[in-house]
Amino acid sequence: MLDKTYAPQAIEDKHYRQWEEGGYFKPGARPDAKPFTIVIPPPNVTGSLHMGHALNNTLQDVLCRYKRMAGYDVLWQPGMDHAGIATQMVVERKLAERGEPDRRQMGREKFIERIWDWKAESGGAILNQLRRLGASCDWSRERFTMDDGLSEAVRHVFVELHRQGLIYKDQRLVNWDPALETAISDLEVQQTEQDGSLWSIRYPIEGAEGAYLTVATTRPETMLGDSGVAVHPEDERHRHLIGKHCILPLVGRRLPIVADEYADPEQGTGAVKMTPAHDFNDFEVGRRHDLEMINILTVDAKINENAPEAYRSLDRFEARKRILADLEAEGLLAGEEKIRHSVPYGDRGGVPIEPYLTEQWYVDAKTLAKEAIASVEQGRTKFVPENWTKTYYEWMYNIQPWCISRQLWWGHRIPAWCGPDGHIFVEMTEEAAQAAADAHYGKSVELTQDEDVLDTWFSSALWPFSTLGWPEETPTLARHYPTDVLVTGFDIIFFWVARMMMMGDHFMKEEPFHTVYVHALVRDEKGQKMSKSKGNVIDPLDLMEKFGADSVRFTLTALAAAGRDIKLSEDRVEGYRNFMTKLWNAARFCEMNECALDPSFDPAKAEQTVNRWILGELGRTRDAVTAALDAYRFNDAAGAVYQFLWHTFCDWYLEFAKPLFSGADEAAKAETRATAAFVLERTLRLMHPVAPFITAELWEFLKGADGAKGDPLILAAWPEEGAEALADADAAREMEWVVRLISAVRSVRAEMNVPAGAKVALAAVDMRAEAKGWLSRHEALIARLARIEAIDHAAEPPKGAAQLVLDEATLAIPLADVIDLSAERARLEKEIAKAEGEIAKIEKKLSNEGFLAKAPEAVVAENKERLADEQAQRDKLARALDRLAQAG
RNA sequence: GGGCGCGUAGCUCAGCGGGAGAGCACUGUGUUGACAUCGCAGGGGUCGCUGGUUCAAUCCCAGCCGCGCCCACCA
Repeated sequence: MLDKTYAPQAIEDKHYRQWEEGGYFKPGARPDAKPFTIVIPPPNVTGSLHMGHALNNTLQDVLCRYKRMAGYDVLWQPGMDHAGIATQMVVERKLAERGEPDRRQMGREKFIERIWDWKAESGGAILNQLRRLGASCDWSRERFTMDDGLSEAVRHVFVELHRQGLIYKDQRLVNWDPALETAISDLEVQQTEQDGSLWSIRYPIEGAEGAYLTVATTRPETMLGDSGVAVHPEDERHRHLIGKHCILPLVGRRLPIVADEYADPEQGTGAVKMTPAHDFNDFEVGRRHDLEMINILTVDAKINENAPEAYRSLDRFEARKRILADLEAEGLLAGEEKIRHSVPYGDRGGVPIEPYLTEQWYVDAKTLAKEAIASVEQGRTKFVPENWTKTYYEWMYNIQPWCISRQLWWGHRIPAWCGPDGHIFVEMTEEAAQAAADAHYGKSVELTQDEDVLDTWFSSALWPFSTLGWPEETPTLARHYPTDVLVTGFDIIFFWVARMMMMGDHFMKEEPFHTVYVHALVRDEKGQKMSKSKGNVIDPLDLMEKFGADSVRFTLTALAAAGRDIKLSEDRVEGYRNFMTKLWNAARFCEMNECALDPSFDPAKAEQTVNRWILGELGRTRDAVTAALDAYRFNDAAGAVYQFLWHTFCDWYLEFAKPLFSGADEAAKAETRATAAFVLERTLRLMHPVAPFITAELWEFLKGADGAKGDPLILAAWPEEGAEALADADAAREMEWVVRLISAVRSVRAEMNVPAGAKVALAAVDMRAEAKGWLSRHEALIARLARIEAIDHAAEPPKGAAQLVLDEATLAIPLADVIDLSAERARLEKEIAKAEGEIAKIEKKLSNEGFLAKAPEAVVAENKERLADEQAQRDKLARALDRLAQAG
């Protein structure tokens, strides 16, 4: 016997263990089946499950479980990302907390060892959290971006791209994080709006006493690195100055005044100070005019020795104050305007980013992007929803060289070695590099390996094939590459998806996946991004604790409408938890009524109208869920099952089944029991991808607790029968009529406020049907309703009974003593007016020749039917009003 | 500045060329055997505004008004 209440905690662990121990998550059981493959977006090794993960992995699991049931050989490849900066920061923080030596004191080797220790101890907690969620990954294949195989893949790719000239070293401006003391890529820079000032500074013109060019800047300290001033070539105000010089205040350097279209005559004075070593635009202008690149900052953003002594070793912001004061003192500060402007920060927070001139490794992304663009243009990879395609193109067309070196310790060390004269050898191993160097120099020399590591995303870019065994030609790689669907959030389309496309195309000659399903962000109930600092984070682990994993999964699936952010609140989850309870109780009800699966049951031969009807509805639902999942319309899939189970199966079918269960017709009873069990069983299958735990539990119960229970639900086949197979048009029509009738009766009774003592319609309709063909005879039903009304009221005979006409039947219901007649009259009048409005609308339509000529026949017929219905409705209401008048 | 998207019931949102929907909230009502984590009934919407296309527009197109996100720029 099922427990009275559904307790998720009691069953979830058990089933997950069974699945994992049963090896059901592993591919290979069906070698002749088509493979279906998803690679997980690898969570950071430092990570803990947040709502984004919960959504992302729920959707992947829904797909995997669905495909598994649909007969595919499914591999969901799991693993984790080493997350360079994030992890290094975590461990550094840990060391600081414990008062241990910091990484510099400790040294590189020791520090990296500590990170590995940390990973072994507390890394990867998120994988167990994914298990808690129900993720059906093949854990035996778990990979880590820094394990041996993947590291080999990384080196391989680096060496290969370097040989092809697609990876190179270059000296140019990078985004420099002065706190972490590393370069970061454009994507890792976040612009943050801040209050600031725009200062105007006078640069004296050489040889023209008292004449100035006024320039403006938000970063006055950069003037120490100025090596020119630009004006627009057409700008009449400054044309005479082109080729002359300014004198840089406080420094005294002569600055050439150059003509460049970059200087916008409309802005400010039209003259722009040029700091080629500390500004991206100035860098370009500087290159064009061969201006000096003067780096004035140290790696931690202090003023260096290229600046006048007075400012050296000052922090950049300290220097700013000093410079402003000095300019003021010299009368060269022309003004200060308070403005709001954006300031670049690293995406890990900290201090403002500084454009900084260094030598770094770059990937020629522009070249690699060509194939990746073609893949999408030619439809070999498509985005769902489609509009992300544009975003992808936008980025790809304007792609910049990808800076891949990082001045960190945690990551893949760059496989490049430097000879004594600076010659660089890029090889898979140190031995190979040594050999190459020896050959190059004709003697054995000492090499030093490049100190830098690679951007974390470099290894992630290889994930779809490196995890499958590449560069080795493993059977798994052959079978599961390309993968099928990538499920991800839009925030990493550039970071990750685009780069996987580039690497996949380049190294595998085939796109890594045919579909990219892009889901939205999970926000809090007010639509705010969840963040720790705002304190609005909803923890999926808490939710699962409280409501069960299935409820959380169902909620996320039901809310995952394509393209729109999900606003999550606990109420939502609670609502879907109630749905789980509903399912549980439906199963209990079936159990109590001895509904068991009957192997000989043939749905096509069902005779009872209700049974034929529910089987048709089941088929429709099956088709709807299937179509929705195939189209990645997760919310529709969840919605279809929800609607069917709750509002069709429970609210209507089981109510109709009650009289049959308690009736005397044994054949009907047996058929109904078998039907109920059959429908429940199929519903469990349809729901399993979204709510695997509760369905697995009920499945076991339905199949018989012990012994011959057969395959677990996870291996069950996706229901094949569609609407055509089970649909029964007659049954559907009859049921529709009955449902409407009953609703109408209920409505009338509610409106009339019939007192509790008069127990009537619904129970009567539900319970006391004749065994056979009862629903097909509306007339009989109505008559019976009327009779029952009479009987029920007989205990307390109606006084001054008025009659309300319902359809063609007459129900004897006492009115005057139980309702407010004028209110009832008003209601009826309102309804009549509404009906007449509808009638007028439809009549107008039907008298429109264009409509009759051009609208599809079915639409015309439908409208005629509706017209008749509305007219009948109006007449009925009118008669009711009439009777009411008599009663009054 | 470029791109994407959103304005539908009190709230959160589905739907998207031919009868305005769901959940929650609200009102009324109902528990002696599936379920109060529930049932039944009900109120509530000129589907942002203005034009256009169409026999027909919440849905397609254009413009406008609000709002959001991404990218770029910001001397």
